[in-house]
Amino acid sequence: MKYRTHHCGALRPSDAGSEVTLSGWVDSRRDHGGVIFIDLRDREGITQIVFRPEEYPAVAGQSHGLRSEDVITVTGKVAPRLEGTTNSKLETGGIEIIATQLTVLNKSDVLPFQLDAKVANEDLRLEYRYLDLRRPQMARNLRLRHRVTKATRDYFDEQGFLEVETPILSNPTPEGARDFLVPARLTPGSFYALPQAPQQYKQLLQVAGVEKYFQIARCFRDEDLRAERQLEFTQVDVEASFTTELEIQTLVEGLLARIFRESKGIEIPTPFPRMPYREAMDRFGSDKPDTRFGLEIVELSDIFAASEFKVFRSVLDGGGVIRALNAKGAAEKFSKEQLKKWEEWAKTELGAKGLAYIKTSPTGEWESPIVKFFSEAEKNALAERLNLETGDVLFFGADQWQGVCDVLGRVRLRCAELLGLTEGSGALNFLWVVDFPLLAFAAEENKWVAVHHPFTRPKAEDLSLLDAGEFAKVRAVAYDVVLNGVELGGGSIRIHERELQARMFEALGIGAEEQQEKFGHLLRAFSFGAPPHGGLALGMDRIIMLIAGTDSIRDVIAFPKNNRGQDLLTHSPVTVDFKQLRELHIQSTAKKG
RNA sequence: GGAGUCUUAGCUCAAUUGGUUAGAGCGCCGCCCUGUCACGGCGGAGGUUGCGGGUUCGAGCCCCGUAGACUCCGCCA
Repeated sequence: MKYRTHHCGALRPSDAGSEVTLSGWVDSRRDHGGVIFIDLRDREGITQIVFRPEEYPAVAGQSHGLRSEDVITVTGKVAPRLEGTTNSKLETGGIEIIATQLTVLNKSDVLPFQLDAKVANEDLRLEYRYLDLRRPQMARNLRLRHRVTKATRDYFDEQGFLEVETPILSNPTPEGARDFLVPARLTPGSFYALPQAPQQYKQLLQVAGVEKYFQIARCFRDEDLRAERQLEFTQVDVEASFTTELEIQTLVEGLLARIFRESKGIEIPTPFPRMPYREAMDRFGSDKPDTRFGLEIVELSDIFAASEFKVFRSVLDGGGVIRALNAKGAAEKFSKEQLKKWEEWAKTELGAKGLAYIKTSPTGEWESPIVKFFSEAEKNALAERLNLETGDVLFFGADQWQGVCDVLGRVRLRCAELLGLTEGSGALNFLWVVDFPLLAFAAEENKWVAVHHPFTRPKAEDLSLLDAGEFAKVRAVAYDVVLNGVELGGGSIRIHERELQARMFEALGIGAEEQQEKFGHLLRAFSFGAPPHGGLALGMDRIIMLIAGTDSIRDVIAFPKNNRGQDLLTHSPVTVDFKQLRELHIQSTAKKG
């Protein structure tokens, strides 16, 4: 038996008269008592099948029993549709198949949800993922994902890059996310860890002389989940030798252009704008600024330099800054009650000390809890610098630089959302954020930590600052690529000298002994002629999510896990019996529920 | 670990200030229907309103607890 001569999206009026065989699922049935229509669906499309009792009574009789999602094979003759019955919504809408033979390959039970309806219950979708994936939107997402990974492989191949697989069973890393551990049966008491990223291996491949490496790599991080996060996710990982920041960025711009061209048919302009980290924070309050709208943060410290308002006074005296942003025309949308809630939100969620505002009433009055503390000169300067007009709402941040940036950055995004500033915008604002700081002080741990990772190269002109212990001022040769306020990926030029790497570890408070224990292999590798190298990693799922136009990463992963890291289809993770644990020399301390 | 929102038929949702027998669309089942394409018509089945407790003459609705889902914060270079 032959299942098919054509796919369900293939036939056209020019095929009229030929005998064909199609296989697929019953998408819908329209039973008129006499004549019966079946929309037959496979992954390539839909074709209408007609069962005519006056011509083929036996087959027509058989067809009455068909139900949604039955799997069938139909043989018949391609016929142009009767005058006035063509369907312009279908690719195959000019023809139909007059069935002469019907084989039911497999009956289907009634589905738990209809494939053509909106399903809000994600549990149900995940439990029956194989049905969910039959839905056109999800099927499109799978295809889109294939197109993106294919474009990626083609691009890197053409650029002379080698795809090299690196171990899944690897070592725990002392920094970064929580590791997934895998007990090592052959070495009792020891554990592998699943890789958070192929970071060290890709650098070792450079020492190995691979020169141009890439991988579409699965990565694992045992942290709490989010809409755009999964326990396991996919990175496009790249690393090259004898390269520069500019070369890596140009390479990645080419990749993204290729991906958007082949998946969406969109030409994106390159090169992308570059913005130093410091500027991104100052203007947008974020290291991944969404530049599709203005609402920029404005410096006011000089205006209030002589302020007698105690809150501002103490902030300025303590070395902090006063800044504000102007939500143009927001006054009619933000009521006084809402603005009070904003302050509550800033305090509880953002850890701000407060969130002062000025709301201009239609009569031009300034409604604000703080404006009474301002002098006339301050008010005038403020209004001028922020271009304050009737209907505007100002939000103030007064704190240390970092705090003000964080709070106003979040306020900015929330304003944009509530004011619908990006609605209907087709803009694709790519940009590079560059010159990241190398180190940041972690107050809780009372130590310096790497902003990017410990292998990131300090800027040559800032090396003296590193030696002088002025860690906060040292910039890194690190860069993030951002699209519409979403970080697509990041990378850096690495340290390739053993000496410099040791100095970096030193700054991070990792002593000689710990260096040897945890990174000895890398330091030794660097001592055997490691070439200068650098690279970048992109969050593949996130990119596909943006291209697909969905807001959940789960929509672009075939079998994702839910918020608690469970696979509702297979019920993973599961408990295992004592015997299996004993072989691995481990024991569970979990309390039995 | 914390906050918010949600949970009513197989699915998507409704149910006035707490008030009769909890409704609709789709789906499902039966009958009718020979040109539909979200076919149509008639009829039918289908509910412990997540679970437990409380307030009340009376609770889907109010209160407390609990479970689950989602979103966010923490966390995640």
